[in-house]
Amino acid sequence: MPTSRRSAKTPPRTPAAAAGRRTPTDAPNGTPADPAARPRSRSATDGSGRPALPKIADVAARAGVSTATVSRALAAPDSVSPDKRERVLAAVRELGYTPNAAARNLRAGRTSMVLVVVPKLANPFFNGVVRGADEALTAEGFGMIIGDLDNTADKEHRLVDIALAGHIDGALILSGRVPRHGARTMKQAGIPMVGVCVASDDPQIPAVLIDDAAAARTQVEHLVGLGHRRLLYVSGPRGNGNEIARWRGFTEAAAAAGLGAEAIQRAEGDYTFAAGTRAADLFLALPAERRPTGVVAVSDEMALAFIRRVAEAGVRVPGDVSVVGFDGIEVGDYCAPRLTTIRQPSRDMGREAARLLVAAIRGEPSPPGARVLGAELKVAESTGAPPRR
Amino acid sequence: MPTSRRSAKTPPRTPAAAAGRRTPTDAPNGTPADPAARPRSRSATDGSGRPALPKIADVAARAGVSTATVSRALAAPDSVSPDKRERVLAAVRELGYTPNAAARNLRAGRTSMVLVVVPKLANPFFNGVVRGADEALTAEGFGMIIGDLDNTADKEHRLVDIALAGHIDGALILSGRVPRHGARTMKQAGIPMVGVCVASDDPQIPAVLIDDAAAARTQVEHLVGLGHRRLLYVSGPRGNGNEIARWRGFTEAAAAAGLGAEAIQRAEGDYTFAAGTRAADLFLALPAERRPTGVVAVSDEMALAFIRRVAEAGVRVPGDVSVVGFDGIEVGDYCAPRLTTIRQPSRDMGREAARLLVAAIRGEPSPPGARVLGAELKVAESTGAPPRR
DNA sequence: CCTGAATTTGTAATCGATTACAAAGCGCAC
DNA sequence: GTGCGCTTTGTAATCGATTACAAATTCAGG
Repeated sequence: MPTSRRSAKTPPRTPAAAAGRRTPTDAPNGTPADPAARPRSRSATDGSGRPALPKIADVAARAGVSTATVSRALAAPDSVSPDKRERVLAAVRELGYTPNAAARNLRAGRTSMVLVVVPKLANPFFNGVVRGADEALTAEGFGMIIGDLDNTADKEHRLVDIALAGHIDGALILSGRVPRHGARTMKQAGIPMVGVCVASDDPQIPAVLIDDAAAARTQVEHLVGLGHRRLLYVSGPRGNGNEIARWRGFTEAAAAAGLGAEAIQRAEGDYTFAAGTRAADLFLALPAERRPTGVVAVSDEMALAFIRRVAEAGVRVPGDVSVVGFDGIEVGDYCAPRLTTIRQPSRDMGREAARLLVAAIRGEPSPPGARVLGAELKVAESTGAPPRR
Repeated sequence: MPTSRRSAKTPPRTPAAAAGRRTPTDAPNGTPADPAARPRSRSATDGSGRPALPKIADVAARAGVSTATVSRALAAPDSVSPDKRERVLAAVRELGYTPNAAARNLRAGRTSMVLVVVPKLANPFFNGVVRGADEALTAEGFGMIIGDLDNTADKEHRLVDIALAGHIDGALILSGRVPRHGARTMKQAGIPMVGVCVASDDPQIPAVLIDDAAAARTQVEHLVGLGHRRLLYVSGPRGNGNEIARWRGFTEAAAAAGLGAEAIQRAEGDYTFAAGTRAADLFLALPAERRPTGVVAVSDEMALAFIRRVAEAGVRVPGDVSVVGFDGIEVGDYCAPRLTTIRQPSRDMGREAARLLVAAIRGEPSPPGARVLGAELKVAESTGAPPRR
């Protein structure tokens, strides 16, 4: 019934547009089908007298200047006389004006948004990176769109579309397996990218990394130093960039310690809890005398699940078997035993990568080559001397 | 004055467009300093002859139709003859065309983006919600901007700005403490919102919840059922909506079980590991005979940290004290003892909330009132009978 | 063969900002 | 007083899509 006054003044919008911004509950007519068709949600006075979202022209009118002056007063205050600048800012404040993002993006060709591609957001390690990135991006005036691949390939398309549609100014790629096709396409489109924890095959793409091989060597050296001579390596997915480097580091250090092929076992994993459990089952299936006494896992989640599973079977950690994790997630300190692990500076990595990306977006040439941050061994309770027998 | 005759008959292209798709910036530059001055990152031939990002006019030209037809062929295929539709789609494919988001948003007033406000992304529970939301949003053709409040108040401003700038069509609020000011402002701007795990004080904002009070009662009943008569409640932050309901449920159930005030203790917490540790210290400071034998924590992280801390002090779980958590995060199954907890259907909640939001964005009237999903007690190993003595 | 409705297509207006360009204002030196 | 250069301001073009409107086409019925 209240629909009568809507045509009073408004230009020939569609009915739905004129109805615009009412509470969804007061659907006027009985027809259940008045679907979608809400062309523009903004700028309708909606009968209540409440002003619509102000636009730059409104501000200009109120301040008694041109739209150009308003725009300048906001973007480059120094180029406007103090007098008008004040008037503009006052008008902005009074009206609660925020420049429309779409219009700005369209004209200026920038969005001040960054896409962060995460293989698995649920992983606390990536979480740390994201937080670091968020911190830096926020400080630089950028927003963040998160794309959680969640190990699903088809999400990639969507993310690339987001990029190609000009939603974003740049992308942060946290994936160990860089979306090949996607990265290619995005690069062709000239979208700046920075990798985190991932040495891209493309040297053009800067990256923030730790030295995976060195970290894996450290894991081995720690165990060997405690006296362990038979090791189990719980891997990441085959082909994964980090995995490759870590496996290399592992084998190098094992060889350097004089461990032969017979002293080394490998369980295939993929960083998840489930993989850790599987590795433990593999371990438990071995006859006791052939069991490794030291376990190198390339993620904390696998290490925790491994520990949990063997403990259930009566194997003590670190009494019977020592386990080193990788990442340094917070919860590792709240399980028993506390997890010995490689602590990656996830937050720093995210922050640093975001800064590099912003620099690239601004066109500042960045010094080539990857930034390598330090990772350290954090010794806790899940490792100790091997059983004597 | 020069504008007068351009609408005569010939295609009124701009000079640049007529010149065969050159970049606006390809002035005769001999200067080596070209890096800065990159007004628009898109559409540069970069000397290699590689074509710039195609626009709708390019597609139209290639398909031999008008831009309107291209737009329609993509948005409403049935309104275009099969013949032209095919030609258009082929051209789109060949050129790798993706409609520019800014232009579309500006004109159509929609962005197909949703803001998800998370109090703390690092919390695996919120992670589950986000994943569920992502799932549903992706399916509906929406993208997701995540705003991690990270318990910092000033982030809120930025998020509201993002909303007001028209970056998004709607918002999902996962905060227990809805940003008051922000929510108000966004509501005034007519931005659809849906709450998750949060009963908004505003009945207009639909929400997806569990019954917090009932869940807390279940926690108590479980412990009481095992024979516990002295309980410790490890709380959320004061004033938090969930906290209020859970505390109510806790006290109700305790009263119903005939536990007097002297049988109940309360430790102030905030859902974090650190709070769990603090609660444990408080517990340990009590003389043994006054110690509660059952602990109700309102987050798994607090429960895990509590267990860890008291275990260090030689208190056995569940031998000496039983602990029930809240949330059902994955890692609870990989710590020793496995955590007994309230499993919230986080993923379902996210999915459901996203669907509600999309419906609201599309203007479909949603049945009023909150959706209450079921939470269940998951009995594991951290609870058992109280010590006999 | 003609008329009117239904369908398909094209032309051009439009969204709301930024910014190129030109005009106006101002100060200073000749 | 005039002319030059610098700063401030306004006018209008522009970004790239969607879509209102009108024109063109098709088709059915009389």
